[in-house]
Amino acid sequence: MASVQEALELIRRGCDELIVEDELAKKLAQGRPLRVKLGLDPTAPDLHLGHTVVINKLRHFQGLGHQIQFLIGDFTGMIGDPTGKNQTRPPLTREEILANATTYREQAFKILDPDKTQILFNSEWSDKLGAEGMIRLAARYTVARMLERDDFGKRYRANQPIAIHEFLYPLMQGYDSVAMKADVELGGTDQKFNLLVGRELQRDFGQEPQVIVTTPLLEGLDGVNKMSKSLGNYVGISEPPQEIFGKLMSVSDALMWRYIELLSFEPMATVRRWRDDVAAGRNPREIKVLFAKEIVARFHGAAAAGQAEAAFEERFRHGRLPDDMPQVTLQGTAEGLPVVQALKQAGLTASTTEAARMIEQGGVRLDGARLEDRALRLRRGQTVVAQVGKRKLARITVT
RNA sequence: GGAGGGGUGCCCGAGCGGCUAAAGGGGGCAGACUGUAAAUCUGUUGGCCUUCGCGCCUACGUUGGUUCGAAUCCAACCCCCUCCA
Repeated sequence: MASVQEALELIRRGCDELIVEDELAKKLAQGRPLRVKLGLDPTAPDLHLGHTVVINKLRHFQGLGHQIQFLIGDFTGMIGDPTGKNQTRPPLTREEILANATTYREQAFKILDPDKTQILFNSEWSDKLGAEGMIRLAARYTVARMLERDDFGKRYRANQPIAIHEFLYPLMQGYDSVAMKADVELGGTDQKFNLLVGRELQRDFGQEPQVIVTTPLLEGLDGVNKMSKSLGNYVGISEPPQEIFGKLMSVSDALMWRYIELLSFEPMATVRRWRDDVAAGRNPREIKVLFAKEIVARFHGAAAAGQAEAAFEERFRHGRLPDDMPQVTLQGTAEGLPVVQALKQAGLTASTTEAARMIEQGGVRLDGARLEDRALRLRRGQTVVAQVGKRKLARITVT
């Protein structure tokens, strides 16, 4: 096992807050495996790189020899963490939650060692609590303390509604820590309040309070908003290798370093050397390639990473068309099929109007040649490689 | 429960009887330049079509109405905000 100093250094990497560092040092010094909790509510079917930041941190602990506990919030997922806005989130059924949980587990095991990971479901103890237990639990916390949570406080002061059940969420999450006797709990910065409630409740139940490690919310590909599926600025970890590779290559230089800090498993010493190299004139693109390959390899294997890079080079460096692209067969009439129709039906544009617009702007190529005539018709029996913009491609056959 | 203000395109926001598929900005997309980077410049940003047109359809919270003509006027309803109780 690593020394306390070494362990602390690794844990601090890309970490937002460590509450309380001294307590963690003390726990580490005991030399026993710590019980490290990470809870996720399986509210969406897929994880993206943003979710993996905190899972990576869990992996750090696993690598240090601690007992990691991956908690699936099948109970809390049904309440729904009010996080931030008072947008109504459609409540999920237990079936949906469990289905999502299965994919979460699969995806998390691309990062974590399954043999050393304990998977838990919080319905196990939450269901048993019952109404009485819930009320007793609620008695341990006050409204004033709840209003310390930033978004609750803001909404309260702004006379915006706060539903009672929203207060229950942090309590239930905190109770998880009690039930699990967690030594450490990880979470995104937005989870800070909930994690602190866990400390309070543990103290209340006579346990040593957990240490809290929060990780930053990863910025999305736009570099501004946090990564989220609804904003479309995400990299899903079950996306095809080439897609992941391409998306990571399109990340800006500034953002690249951020991604490397939070997502790469390369030691910080290596990262520092890279920075020096770039400062000395090395093209940042080269670093980006290394990083993109690392990430693709993590989720799809080294072979897929190599192929993704090769395909990318061919495609964008040498401007050649890729070997594999979606094949589409479309119905034409005796007069043929208008290109705008073909582009729309092939899914390359959202509408025929957009297709026409793209053609007028010079964004459409057929077999590599820019298409000027938006009234063009494809003949029956014709096969063309259609390209819209830089990325969208399809081989279209008209029958 | 009472008084007032407001709901416009992906978002913000102008318009307040015809010249409005709706100013302006943001964001997005495409093109040039690149390293699918940044910055910059240009264009574009509801949909339909064997007719690409001074064409047709849909659209300014919802439903009706007034008018030759409504995002703009009227009525009812829904939702949001502010103040009072």
